[in-house]
Amino acid sequence: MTASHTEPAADDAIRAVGLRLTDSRRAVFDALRERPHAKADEVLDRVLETVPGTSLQSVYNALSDFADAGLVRRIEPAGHPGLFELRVSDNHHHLICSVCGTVEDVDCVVGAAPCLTPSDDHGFVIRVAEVTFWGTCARCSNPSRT
Amino acid sequence: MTASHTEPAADDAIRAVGLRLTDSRRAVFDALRERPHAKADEVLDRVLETVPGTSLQSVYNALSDFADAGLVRRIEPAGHPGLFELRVSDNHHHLICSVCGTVEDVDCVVGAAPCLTPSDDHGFVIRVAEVTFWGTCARCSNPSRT
DNA sequence: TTAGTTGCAAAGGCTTTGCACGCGC
DNA sequence: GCGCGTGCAAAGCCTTTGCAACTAA
Repeated sequence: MTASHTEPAADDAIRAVGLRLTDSRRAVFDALRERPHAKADEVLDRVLETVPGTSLQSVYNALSDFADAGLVRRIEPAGHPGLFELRVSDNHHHLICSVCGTVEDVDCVVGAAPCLTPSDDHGFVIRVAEVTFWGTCARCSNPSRT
Repeated sequence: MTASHTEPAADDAIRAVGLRLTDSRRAVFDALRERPHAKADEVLDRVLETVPGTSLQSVYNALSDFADAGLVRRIEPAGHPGLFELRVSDNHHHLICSVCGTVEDVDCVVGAAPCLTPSDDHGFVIRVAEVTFWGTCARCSNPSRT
């Protein structure tokens, strides 16, 4: 249907990292832009609205390629399926509900993020620091009304 | 093997959280004390040396009970099987090798750990903050000799 | 043309669940 | 004795892999 109103951002971003542009990839990228913290199958649902016939494996494929290319970040909440979000420049962290798996973005109170440097790197070459706050979201911690 | 030289710490810790004391549970606890950051099947290997016949499911069971009771902490390196470590009082974080999954403990450079408080809690009741440094360990990043 | 991608299908790894027996308390 | 914990087995979930056909460049 006359290409929704897909912005060129997706096209450019995908090409910029040396990946071929395909309908599924563009749809996956857009799905993530519209709904961050989406699970693979949720991404598929969105993609199917635009590109019928897309398979879950292709979505995983695209997400994996994007992740390798640094376009998306993969979040893996223990006990919950993996989530994906577009890699944004700002250094933000996550608030995850242990009950329902909901994820919210938060900024670190420490602007310069000094806590992103370990006291001892044990010889590791550090790439990223990830801060995750585990808790219970408002809905899960206070289900006052049934 | 005259009962290795199991200290009573395990017994007390397990009873303290209201769990029944069984050979497997004690063995699981000891295994974790001797080798932190162990995978479930590694824990089983250790447990089997002391308590033959123990099943992997029982290990998962014990680990799960311990985790619920707050005795152990579960680490879930994306792409690698879950690891377990005894919950220690000091607030330490982890350095994980993206290649081999090796985990090292590190302290946060910021003593008072200000980064353990999000700027906006989105209504969440926060229980723990987890800081993970992703990188490549010395062996994986510098395999000089083939 | 030519290699990168997709879809279909199936396997794979890790973890959880169900149920009857046994043991801690 | 009562109830929790165990072992055995099987299912479950999410994700990855293999291969032929297709299509972007």
